[in-house]
Amino acid sequence: MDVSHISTIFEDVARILELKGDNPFKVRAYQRAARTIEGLGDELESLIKDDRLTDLDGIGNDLAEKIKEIVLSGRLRYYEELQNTIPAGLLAMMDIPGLGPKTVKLLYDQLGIDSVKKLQLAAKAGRLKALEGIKEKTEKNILKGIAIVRLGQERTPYPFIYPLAEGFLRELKSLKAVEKIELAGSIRRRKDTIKDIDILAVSHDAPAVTDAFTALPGVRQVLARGRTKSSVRAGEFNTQVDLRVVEKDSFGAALMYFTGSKEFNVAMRRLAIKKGYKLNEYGLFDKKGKRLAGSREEEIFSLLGLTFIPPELREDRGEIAAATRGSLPRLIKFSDIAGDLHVHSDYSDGAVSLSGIAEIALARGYRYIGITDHSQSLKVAKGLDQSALLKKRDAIARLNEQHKSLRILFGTEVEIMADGSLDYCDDILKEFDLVVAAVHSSFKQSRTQMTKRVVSACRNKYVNILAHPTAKLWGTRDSVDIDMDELLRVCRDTRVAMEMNCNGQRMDLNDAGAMQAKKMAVKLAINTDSHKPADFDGMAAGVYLARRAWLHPQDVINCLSYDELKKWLKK
DNA sequence: GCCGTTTTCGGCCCGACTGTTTTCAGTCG
Repeated sequence: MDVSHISTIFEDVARILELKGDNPFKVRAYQRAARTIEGLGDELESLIKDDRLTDLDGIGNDLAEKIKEIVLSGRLRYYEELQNTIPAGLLAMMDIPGLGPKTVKLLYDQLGIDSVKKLQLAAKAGRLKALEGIKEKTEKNILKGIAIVRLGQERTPYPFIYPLAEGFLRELKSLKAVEKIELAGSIRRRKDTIKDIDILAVSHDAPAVTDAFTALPGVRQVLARGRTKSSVRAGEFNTQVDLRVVEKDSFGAALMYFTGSKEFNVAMRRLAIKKGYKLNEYGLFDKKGKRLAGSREEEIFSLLGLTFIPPELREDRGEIAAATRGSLPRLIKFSDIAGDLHVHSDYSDGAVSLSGIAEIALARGYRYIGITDHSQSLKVAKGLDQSALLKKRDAIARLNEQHKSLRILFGTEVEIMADGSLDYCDDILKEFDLVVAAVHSSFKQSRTQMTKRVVSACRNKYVNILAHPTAKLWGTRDSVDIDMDELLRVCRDTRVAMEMNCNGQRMDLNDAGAMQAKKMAVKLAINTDSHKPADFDGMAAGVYLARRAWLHPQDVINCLSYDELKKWLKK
């Protein structure tokens, strides 16, 4: 069962109920259930079998029945009945920033507007001003909002957004009025993709900071300018950047609040209430309104009986319960990484020579590096034929003699052909220290075909790592259609590691995928897929992503010592 | 729709900003 099918239905139900002005808490119950289900993966089947759905937080008898109905029939009658009560276009209208259920309903009831297209025409014609509560400004904002949606409000991969955030941070830090400044929001949680950048500052002169912020180079549009909060759009992706200026005494509470996630905050506030406190962005308060903590996050966690929860984990995925028990995992750190197992040299489409790669690896403190050039059929990337392989193997042997503290692995990123065979025969494959297998063509195969194809490649006894398992390329190509559960079962049995490819365009597997792999006892490999020197820096984003997936160094093969890794690679 | 060391009914996270009002509703995070 595809859990996202269920959560999509629940999310839609929530939106329709919202539009109809139904009980907001009922709306939230559906939203919460959608999230809970999404995080389940293949556990769902056993929960249904054992009749334990209501054990889940936020799932009562009613929602349990609805989940079962979807699993059994693929449909939900209640959802279909709801859909018949409103025009489909209204849901799309709710995606426009600044437009919520109330306004959409007003537009529909009063003017019969039931699509984004009609809304745009009406706004351009100035017909919205006829409505109560809407004047010139709102009409303009709606048109702007439509343009933003049209532009594609897509999230941008973390590695592409981080430089803009860092630049803003640096500029603001240099201001005299700024006493303290930190990134917050999803960028502090190191999500794989980012929608907007949140910055939090302490200052005795908030207006000065706000003025400087809205005038920074790179700012394209000022969206809001308040006493404590201002927003702009900036950078090549037209990213929204929000700046908040807060008091020193509430910096920790504000940092926690603006770091989120939203779901984490809601759960934390619920916990605070349960303990007789009130938590907001100004601090943790007792019943009489006395502030008990606020300047540091650590104090708030501690007063609530929790160990410090790293930002990467703050998603309400069980981290609060774990912190209560003091059993948060020892997360992987950058210093645990002993090597990179997927990089390209100038033998194929990389820009760096073998010895250049060795130097980069040494400079980063790695113990080993896997040089995995493309295989022969990938002509566009100068894939290596047999004679080139021999040359490369000798060159690597010589390099290994020169370097004592670094082991260089003779590897390949071998093509998984459309029929599931590999681009080198077994006699060649057995000569490599490291075999990374990957799909780079025929992406449109059916789910059955694609699953069969990749599974068959992973069953080859020389394959060690499956590179970028979903083949998704940000902004270019969607994930391939593949039965991930089946694939993970095979990889567990054949001891093939799943890659967390941290190239900015890929981020594949992402944290959700890696969590699923870990649940199935499949090892991960965090690799940069480097083609040029700067790419090696991607490892940081990869480690953050692995932390978001709750990964321990033991889950990741490139945390192994060289001897352990050699043993692991030999099947 | 969910949930219960106040409760099986009556709560459910909380505050800032905008645009419209002239004290507030809607939206957002």
